[in-house]
Amino acid sequence: MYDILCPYKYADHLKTHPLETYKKEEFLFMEGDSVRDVFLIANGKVKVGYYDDVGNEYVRSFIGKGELLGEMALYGETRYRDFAQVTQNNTQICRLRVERALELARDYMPFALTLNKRMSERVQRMERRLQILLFKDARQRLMEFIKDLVRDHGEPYRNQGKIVKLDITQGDMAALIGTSRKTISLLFTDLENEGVVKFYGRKELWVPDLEKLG
DNA sequence: GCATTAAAGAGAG
DNA sequence: CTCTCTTTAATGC
Repeated sequence: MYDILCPYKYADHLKTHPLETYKKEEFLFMEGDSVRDVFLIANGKVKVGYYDDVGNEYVRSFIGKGELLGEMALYGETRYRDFAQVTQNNTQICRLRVERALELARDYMPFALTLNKRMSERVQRMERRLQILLFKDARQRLMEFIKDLVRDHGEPYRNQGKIVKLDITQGDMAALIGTSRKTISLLFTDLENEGVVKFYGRKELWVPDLEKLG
């Protein structure tokens, strides 16, 4: 997305609207805010989620470099359904007003095509997730989840598998894959004993052999 | 549900 | 800025 926009219209856009830099914990928008902007993440990471009536937070997903946020706006949504919060310092974001984004989509084909591609990828991901939630047990769901995590955020480590920086808790994971925190905790000790994964503190997860995840 | 431990925050030097 | 003490939050059973 970033690349698509960069060479042409995006360069013009940047002249008048420089990239905004955000600090950790800053909110881009809250649930229920009226929709004005579409966000393009140039760098860093953003957490998307919602709160229940007691105020517990639930993570829906993380959006990273090159990804688009708030694109429902382009399809007529008037209020954000989730909150979006920056989770890394110096996260850089390009903010496009909805009208401007629509203009771009109309006048500049590569942007429109990329939008469509993103949307269809999203549908595919959701179908897959639904499939997993419906037909696999907790252990397999967790393994699938770890696979996704590694694919999206993993970095090579000691020439053996990948390491992932975790910015979610076991409770978050539980909510994402539809199980209890207790089960997640239990499963992780199993997986660790089996040598499938290893924790470094609470923030880093090493997966020495991707094959072991099935 | 509760005890343990890790991470975040506050305060001092 | 960095070290250490205190508080808060996550984990493991």
